[in-house]
Amino acid sequence: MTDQNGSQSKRHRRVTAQTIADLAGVSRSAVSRAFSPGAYLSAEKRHRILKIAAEAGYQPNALAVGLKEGRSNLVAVFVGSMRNPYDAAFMGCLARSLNAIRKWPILIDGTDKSANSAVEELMRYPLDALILRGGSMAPEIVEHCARAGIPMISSGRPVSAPRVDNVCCRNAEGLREMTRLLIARGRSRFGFLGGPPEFYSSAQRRAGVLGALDEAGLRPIAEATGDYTVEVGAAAARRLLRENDLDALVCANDATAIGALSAARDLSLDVPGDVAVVGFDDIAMAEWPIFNLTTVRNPIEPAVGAIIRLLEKRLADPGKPGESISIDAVIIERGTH
Amino acid sequence: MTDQNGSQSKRHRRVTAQTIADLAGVSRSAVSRAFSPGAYLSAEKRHRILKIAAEAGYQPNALAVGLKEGRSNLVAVFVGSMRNPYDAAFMGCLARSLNAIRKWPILIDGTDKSANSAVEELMRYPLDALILRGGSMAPEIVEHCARAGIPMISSGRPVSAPRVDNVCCRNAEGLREMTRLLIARGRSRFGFLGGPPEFYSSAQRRAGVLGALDEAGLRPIAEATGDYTVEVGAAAARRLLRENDLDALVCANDATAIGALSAARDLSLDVPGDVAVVGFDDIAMAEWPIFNLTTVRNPIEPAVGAIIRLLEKRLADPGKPGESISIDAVIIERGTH
DNA sequence: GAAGCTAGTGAACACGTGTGCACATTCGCC
DNA sequence: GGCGAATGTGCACACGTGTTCACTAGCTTC
Repeated sequence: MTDQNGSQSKRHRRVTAQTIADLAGVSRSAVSRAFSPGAYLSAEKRHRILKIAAEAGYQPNALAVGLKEGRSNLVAVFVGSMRNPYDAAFMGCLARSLNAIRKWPILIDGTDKSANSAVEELMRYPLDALILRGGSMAPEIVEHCARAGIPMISSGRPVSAPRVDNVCCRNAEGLREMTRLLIARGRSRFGFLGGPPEFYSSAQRRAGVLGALDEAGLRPIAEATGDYTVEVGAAAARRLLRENDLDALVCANDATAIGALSAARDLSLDVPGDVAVVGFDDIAMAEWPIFNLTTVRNPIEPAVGAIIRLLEKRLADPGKPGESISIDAVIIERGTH
Repeated sequence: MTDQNGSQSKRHRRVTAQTIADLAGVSRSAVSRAFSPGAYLSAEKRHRILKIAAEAGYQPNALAVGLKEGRSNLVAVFVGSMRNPYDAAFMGCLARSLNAIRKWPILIDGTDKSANSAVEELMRYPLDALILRGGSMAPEIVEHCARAGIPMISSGRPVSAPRVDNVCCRNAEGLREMTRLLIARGRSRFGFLGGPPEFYSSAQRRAGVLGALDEAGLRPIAEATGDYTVEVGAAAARRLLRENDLDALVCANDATAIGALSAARDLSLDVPGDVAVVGFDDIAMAEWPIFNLTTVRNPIEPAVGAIIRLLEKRLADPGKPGESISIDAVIIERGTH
């Protein structure tokens, strides 16, 4: 009979609570109550209503509920760049976790400048929250969100505004620990290959390296900045390695480090014999035998877990002050140090 | 004065069309009309209303509009796995394109079985469409969508149901062409390393290889299946290359091919001297100098463009029959053949 | 000046839901 | 039998919007 309906050009009438009420011979209120756990309704009637609803494929309209409750269960996620393997993996984990608690992540790819105007447009929904991952966001947008009362959770780069929650990896501590390890293994001629200087993560990681070197009475022989991609990392590393006699090259992320590995190969430098190369993040590629990269893990699951916890706390108490959670980095020793 | 309001524990009253109407001394209808381009409204009044609205940060509530119009501007996107670099890149491009036309992609990560129940739950929103990328979806969900009148667009694996649109790469033709090229270059002892056998793309690509070999009176010496990941690809390739004397190994995707490259390296086989290795997709990594992989490009932007076009056509005419668009694959000659 | 037409405007309805409130019914107890 | 309490149910409102419909004021035309 569905096939017979297949040719319907009439407007497909959506099945609503009233439909179910008519079918079950009860009032529309009763149908609504059948779907809200705490409500007064005789067990027999509730059971009958739910059965009929299931047969008819009825579910309460989320837009109507959202309009009524002032809460949409939608969460905007502003992600730096999907081309970055770390961000992509992070996004996947975050999406799964949000799906599990029935919050729906709306993906805004933030590479383009148009992303900011997209967020502005999205504000028309009563979003449950706005989650920032990495990428920068115009300050006026942040303020606009705050004024509209949309909770914000930032991950990877702290946002200091009244009721904004933050989740951040201990970048400096991680790379400081790693640098200490390299020094203990006898390395002394250090280079640092950073990311975009305006990135918080890159600045923090650099600070960690310099801190550890300072403790040991050392200073970096050379520095350069990349853009967190493999290609630019390789080019920058080639220059650093050719023009300086380094025995350790600390990179601000794994993609850059992987670029550095191929630069070393091009220059016939043995890793780790001639020079140690380490990264940050521990993306899936770092474990591949071809790279076997020693790195500092920027753990995704604890960070996502913290975001989910903060989100639930914030929804329970919208007025509470902002909170900051730090995630410990983990040294992963493989074959390049 | 905003700061003074900062300590408000009162319910943050959302600014609504009525607020603007009161401020401007007009009726609420006038405010609504000011925001709908075609409506009758004196230019002077419209201008004043829009100015006041901008100052107050008012935008029409998307939930209310959606409820009224029966269209939410939300699009569910069901993606195979974010860990797969091709899927991640595809998703990024798709998100950007959807953002640009003011459609909001809700990301459902489909690795888990719970994804199907998530889709069911999402059905409570009057979704503009459901976009499938790769990953399989339970047939009952497909039927449920059809019954609820939610348009579906599938990419990467055709879904044959009444009003479902499809976008698919010419997998077979792409790999057939590539195999012909290898044969023309003198290769004759072929191996094929596939993906999961139940994947449409893997089966199609295999068919292309076998077709080209058949034309030349050849047959593959050995075959194996992987799961489209580097790790499993490497293990399978190692076995294939050790147990057979191949001079060409055709892989069903780039990740597998990259695994094969490292297997060849382990076995001290020269690529392309001893054996040619080719992949499919042309992910960003394929271009890296370390891999420099000859492959068949599965072009993302044309595919995403086709999805967007199909979506707009479908929204304009919900009853039209399903359409299928094929995307040409492109041979990318690099250093491994 | 009357009539007809046009541009502009506000009241009212519909969209689909959750829930406060008033009411109906039943039960236990004196 | 009477009465308070407890339980179940339906009406009506609110959420915020777009749009139809009736209506008014202003202008043109005879």
